Amino acid sequence: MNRQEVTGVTGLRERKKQRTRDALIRTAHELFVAQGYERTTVDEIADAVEVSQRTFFRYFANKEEVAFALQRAVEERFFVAVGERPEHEAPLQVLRNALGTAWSGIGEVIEEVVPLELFMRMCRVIETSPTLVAVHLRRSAQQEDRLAVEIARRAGVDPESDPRPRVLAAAFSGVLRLAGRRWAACGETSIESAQRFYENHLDRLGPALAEDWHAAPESDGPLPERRG
Amino acid sequence: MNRQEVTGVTGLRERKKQRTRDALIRTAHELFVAQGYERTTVDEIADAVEVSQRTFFRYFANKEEVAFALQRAVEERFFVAVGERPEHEAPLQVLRNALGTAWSGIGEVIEEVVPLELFMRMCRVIETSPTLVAVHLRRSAQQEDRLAVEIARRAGVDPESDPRPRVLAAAFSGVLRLAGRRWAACGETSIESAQRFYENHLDRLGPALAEDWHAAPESDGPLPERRG
DNA sequence: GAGCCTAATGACAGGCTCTGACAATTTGCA
DNA sequence: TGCAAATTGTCAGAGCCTGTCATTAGGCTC
Repeated sequence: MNRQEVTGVTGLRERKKQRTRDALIRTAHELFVAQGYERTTVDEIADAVEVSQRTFFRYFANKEEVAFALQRAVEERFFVAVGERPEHEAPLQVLRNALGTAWSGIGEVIEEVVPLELFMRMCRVIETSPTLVAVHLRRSAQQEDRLAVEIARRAGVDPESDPRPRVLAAAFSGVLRLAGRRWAACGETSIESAQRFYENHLDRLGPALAEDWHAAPESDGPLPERRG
Repeated sequence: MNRQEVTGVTGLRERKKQRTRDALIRTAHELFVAQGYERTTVDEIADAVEVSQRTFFRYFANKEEVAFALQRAVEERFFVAVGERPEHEAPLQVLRNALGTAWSGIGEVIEEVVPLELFMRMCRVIETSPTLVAVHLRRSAQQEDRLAVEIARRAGVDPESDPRPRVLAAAFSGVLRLAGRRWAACGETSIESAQRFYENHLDRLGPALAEDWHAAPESDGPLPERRG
């Protein structure tokens, strides 16, 4: 570890690389949102940033990766937030509350690379492209795995012998993706609307598993109209 | 609709097509299992069946599709089984019981195209290839959607305004995929072992969502060792 | 500041997936 | 048998991705 890594002041080489990477992400997002993921070629992105196609593939392993570059930031914030929840909280509540923390203030992080509006539109592009949906689901599954381990650690149980952490993570992850899909289907683009979708859907997980559905669905009406 | 469609006795042309299709599926499965999905090219499959690469792509839209051709049969049986469950059964129980019905007797259907052993090995290949995992997850999501509609129909609720059908389908689907992944991770290749994994995991869904995890995990011990 | 080392890039070739177009072949049917 | 339609093969080409090698540019020493 040298001086540059400690102070965060990197050389020209590192700064240049970061600028190239950000430019690729930004340009890719603009093109994907404007003309769709499938109809945008890697050559187009590379040409717009004035680098060779080969250079693009040195920054991103494949075309999909650049589309998910910013999702990683959100995921990391979520895991940090999970770690900061009080120990006594019920497992499902930890996840629900950490999600709220993760989304609040994510704006500044994203804005360093692309306008927030563009990021939110890209989220919707992901939900509409078959290829990206598949990759998104695989990434979610990986996060689910990681989450199960963290849940088990917090609860002090062994994730290999006790199935509850993995089952909870699976249910949580499943409901989250459902909420994301339904948010994409509605017209809104604000962070707040996305947050509302997530929380509302999570709050319905318990009731949905109840034995008898012939009781009233919920005291405060159907979900899409509910506001936070 | 002509005579052939009614009687099921099709002409030589139709039978020939079916044979080509089955041969492609069978050969693809053998190659995927033997050398892996990524390391098998479409040319190899086509050459082995003695058709042109172009013909392969007339039978399957892409390389992934041939890997999932037989999964469809299982899925269809499941939906049929759901429709045959008694009306009064609790939603989650309908799904759990339909799953058992779908898997019992699936062997004969599969054996018409490939040896059952090969099919089960292919299931494991799917879980180990990043590309196929992504596609598998997308397909599961589509089935989840379809399932939610069916659940809502049975329960007599509207899937657009009442979130419970979709939430239950999401949780069910999530736990199912978890079980499939863990089955692939263990060494077994029998249908019975897969069935056992599915049922055991589903039975843990309720307890996993309980508020307090400090009570005993389950009366009959950790899951992987449990037998049906 | 000159010169060297290493990291980053560009240029090129090539493999693999997938599609469109057209010609050749095969089947079904009159 | 002979025609119409379905099926297939061949060919060309776009797009994604990788390996290789020469070139360029940044960092560091003296």
